[in-house]
Amino acid sequence: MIRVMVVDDQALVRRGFALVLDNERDIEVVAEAGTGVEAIEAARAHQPDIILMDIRMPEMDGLEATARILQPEENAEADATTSRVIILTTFDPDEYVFRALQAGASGFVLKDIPPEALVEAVRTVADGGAMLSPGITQRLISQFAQKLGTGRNLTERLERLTTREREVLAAIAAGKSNAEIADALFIGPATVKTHVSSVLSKLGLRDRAQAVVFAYECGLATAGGRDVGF
Amino acid sequence: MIRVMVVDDQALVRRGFALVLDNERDIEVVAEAGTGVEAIEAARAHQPDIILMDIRMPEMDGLEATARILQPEENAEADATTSRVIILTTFDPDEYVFRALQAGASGFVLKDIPPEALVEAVRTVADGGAMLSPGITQRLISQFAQKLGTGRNLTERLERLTTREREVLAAIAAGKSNAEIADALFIGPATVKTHVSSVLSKLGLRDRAQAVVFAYECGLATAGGRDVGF
DNA sequence: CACCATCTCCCCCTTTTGGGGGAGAGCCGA
DNA sequence: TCGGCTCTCCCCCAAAAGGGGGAGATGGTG
Repeated sequence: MIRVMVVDDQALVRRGFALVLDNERDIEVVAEAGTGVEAIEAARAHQPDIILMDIRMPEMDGLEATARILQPEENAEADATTSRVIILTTFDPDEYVFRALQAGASGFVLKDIPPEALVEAVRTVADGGAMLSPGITQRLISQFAQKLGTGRNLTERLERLTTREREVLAAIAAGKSNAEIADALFIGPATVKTHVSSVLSKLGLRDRAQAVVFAYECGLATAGGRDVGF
Repeated sequence: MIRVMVVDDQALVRRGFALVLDNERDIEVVAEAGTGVEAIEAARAHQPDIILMDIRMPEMDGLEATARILQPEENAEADATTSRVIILTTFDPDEYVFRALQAGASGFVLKDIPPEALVEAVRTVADGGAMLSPGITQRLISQFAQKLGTGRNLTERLERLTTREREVLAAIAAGKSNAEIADALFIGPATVKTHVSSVLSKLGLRDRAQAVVFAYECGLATAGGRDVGF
């Protein structure tokens, strides 16, 4: 049995969704909430499997509430939530979508979907998957492809480097100085300088800062993978 | 009427998909292909709305074929394809998914989905949307959230900078030298040095290369946005 | 074998960078 | 009005980086 909570400030809408879902044999609506604050409390109390969350709500919006429910940051005690959140809203500006995904939502569907699709989304997410409205999936893919995409022509340039030179470039992109690279690769500083020079020359770059940019742009280095503790 | 082409090296599988789709009132299978090379020719000849593409195929795999069909790069004349590609495969390693999205695919579904879901996917994509298997959507979201997410704690450090310093940091992250930054911001080189120094000092960085890394990690600079022509 | 690419290291040299001060002008809030 | 912040610029200096060349040691290939 999938235990669901419905969060929406409009009681009528809330009841509507709840009825649709409760009508399914494998789904049970165990709680409802009308504000973000209520949602947080109710989620703590009922520990639902799935939370259907509206965005626009008084007191605290659904995105903020989602973040707080899924990331018990503050008082990090005991509160390992297992709930998964599906954002269910009328609007879909990119900003909302990104914030929702950042907050940890497993779905983002628009309220204009047919009831069966909503039920299907609940089952999919309960099953460990994720569900986005087609148009949103589309935009997410575009964004993603864009971030990966530029790599194309740049990768060709990358291939002109020798293995060692790519290692050196990776080290540069990690923020290492020549001396540190020398230590890391067990070679002398002079050798590092040689490699750095040929990397810059082969790639048509001027200095190591540009090399870092190049590494990120072509995907040799990627944001999110590094501790910027230096 | 949605005009579909099915590409798979196994004739039996191909016919199976074709029959399922042809059975629908609004879908018509107009072509089939058994290799990547055939797929490219057939796509050119029949201009289908949707192409269902397997990955593992002799001669040329489905990802390469997808890229070539969607990006007429070489002879960039006249060949504005309007087809949209759904990758339909048994395997789903991340590598395939990313390459598929990079190649421009609008969907990535596994062959174990129920027939109705396949039909639904075709309609969704024909309608301008995109469709991914739930598990893949899940992973795509994770990847995406990760890239957006790290910015959190780093953004705090960013906020310690003054406006001007952030401008200078952005310029550094664009691969500019101090002299170029001076020109770009209409200030003297000495001033740039001052700003650079305080940026490094405030962020606890050692040199401009680390500053570039920081900018990418915290989202001030993002991959995909820049021409690495320098 | 000779050739070429790669990796390793050395020299000398110029430019850039980064750190350490100092200082004047403007702006804003106490 | 005064102190603090920011932006602007200056000085000197040491360290790092980058360019140019050379050179020995591999290893593979024609």
